[in-house]
Amino acid sequence: METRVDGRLVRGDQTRRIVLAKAVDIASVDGLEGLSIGRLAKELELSKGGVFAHFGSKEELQLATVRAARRIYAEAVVEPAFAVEPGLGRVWALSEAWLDYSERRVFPGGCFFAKASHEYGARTGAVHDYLAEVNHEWIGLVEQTISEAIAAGELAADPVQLAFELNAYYDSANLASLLRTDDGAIYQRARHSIRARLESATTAGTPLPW
Amino acid sequence: METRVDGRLVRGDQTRRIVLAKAVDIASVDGLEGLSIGRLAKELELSKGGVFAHFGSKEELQLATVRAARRIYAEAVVEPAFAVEPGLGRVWALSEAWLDYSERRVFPGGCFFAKASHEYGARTGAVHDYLAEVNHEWIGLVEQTISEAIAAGELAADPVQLAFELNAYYDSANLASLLRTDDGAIYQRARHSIRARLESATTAGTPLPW
DNA sequence: AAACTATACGAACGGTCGTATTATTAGATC
DNA sequence: GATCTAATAATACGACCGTTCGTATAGTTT
Repeated sequence: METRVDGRLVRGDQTRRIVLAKAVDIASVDGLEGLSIGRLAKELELSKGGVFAHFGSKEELQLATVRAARRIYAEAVVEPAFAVEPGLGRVWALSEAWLDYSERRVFPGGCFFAKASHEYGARTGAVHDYLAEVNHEWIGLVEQTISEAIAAGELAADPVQLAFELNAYYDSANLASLLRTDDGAIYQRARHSIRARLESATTAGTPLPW
Repeated sequence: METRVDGRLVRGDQTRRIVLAKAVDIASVDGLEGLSIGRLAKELELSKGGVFAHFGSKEELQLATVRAARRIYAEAVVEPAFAVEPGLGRVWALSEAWLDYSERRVFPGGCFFAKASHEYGARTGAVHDYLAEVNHEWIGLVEQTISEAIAAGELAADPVQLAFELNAYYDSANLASLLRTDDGAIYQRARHSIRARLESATTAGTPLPW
């Protein structure tokens, strides 16, 4: 069964990808509000109308940008962790993947979602709601990863509580790396806190993954 | 010795205060970029030119707004904690004051500095630099408060590490309260994490302040 | 009372914003 | 090759942006 491809649609899809790739980078530095259609068009040497036509509204562009960022995030953070077997090792891998994702600037402005969530945290509307949903999804994933380690008998902790704490370390290291550019040790400090917290919850005899 | 007061300057100062009081509220919700001179003028029923004249530029308005927010922060968070004697009690009071400051929405958009720091974290310029400075000042204050408790023999910990962790809990609770409005227990969860972390570092025999 | 100063107003400037409409181009279908 | 369709370009619109400027008002100084 051969799927017919329409060259026009292919071209449109490619343009859309190029636009969104630039959009997530811009938004990670200047925010989803600082992301403007005219600026996108200029930097990509496209017409304003052409860019606009892909989304139909500013809000839809913003939502598409967040969805694109979510895909990149999933690839950079979630996938590497899920390549590791469930248990304490995966909890640690998730933490390492997250810090690495922030430190190597997968998005030039640091964590896209830390930025966007703060930008839209106190507002109402579809962008806020979607960001809240993604956040909920993420926290749930961290909790689940911790629960797996508990089920494996490697960890003894309240998954909700521990997920809150690990996530707090992630975000705090990310922000500090943006604000205190002189402090090159900030990610090491975060790693240290994560390790210490996990060790304090590790059951006796569990081999440590670090 | 009687200080002469110029009624014109007094009036100007009052206007400036009114403008900045509104500015911090707007910025805590819509950001320092979403803060516009025209919007300020409209909401306060002043003229655009009049508002502008107080600051001379958008950037100077933003800097003045951050300075105003810093004063409010100092009053809401730092002062209540410093009313308590140095030691573990003050560390706990600082944590309580911070969570209370976030929860009772001293700024309608939650913590002003969490918002503004993320907004300007990846940019360059005077606003970024000043926010970085305020952040440095704040972290130093937390570290110092912890060091006092160590000096009092109530705590055994690395002040830099512990300050990083406590601050992470603060910011994470603040963001979660904005994003997960259904989760009414988020501040309780943060309190729990803070207590547990402090307890794990408390020297034997120290009375717990909670 | 006259001269001076500080604050605030109101209109205007050039520029960018999001959006809508109309044209043009490139590919698909017959 | 003509017809249809989808992607892109070009242009225009009203709203708002930060900023400038001339003017009016209110308070101080002499």
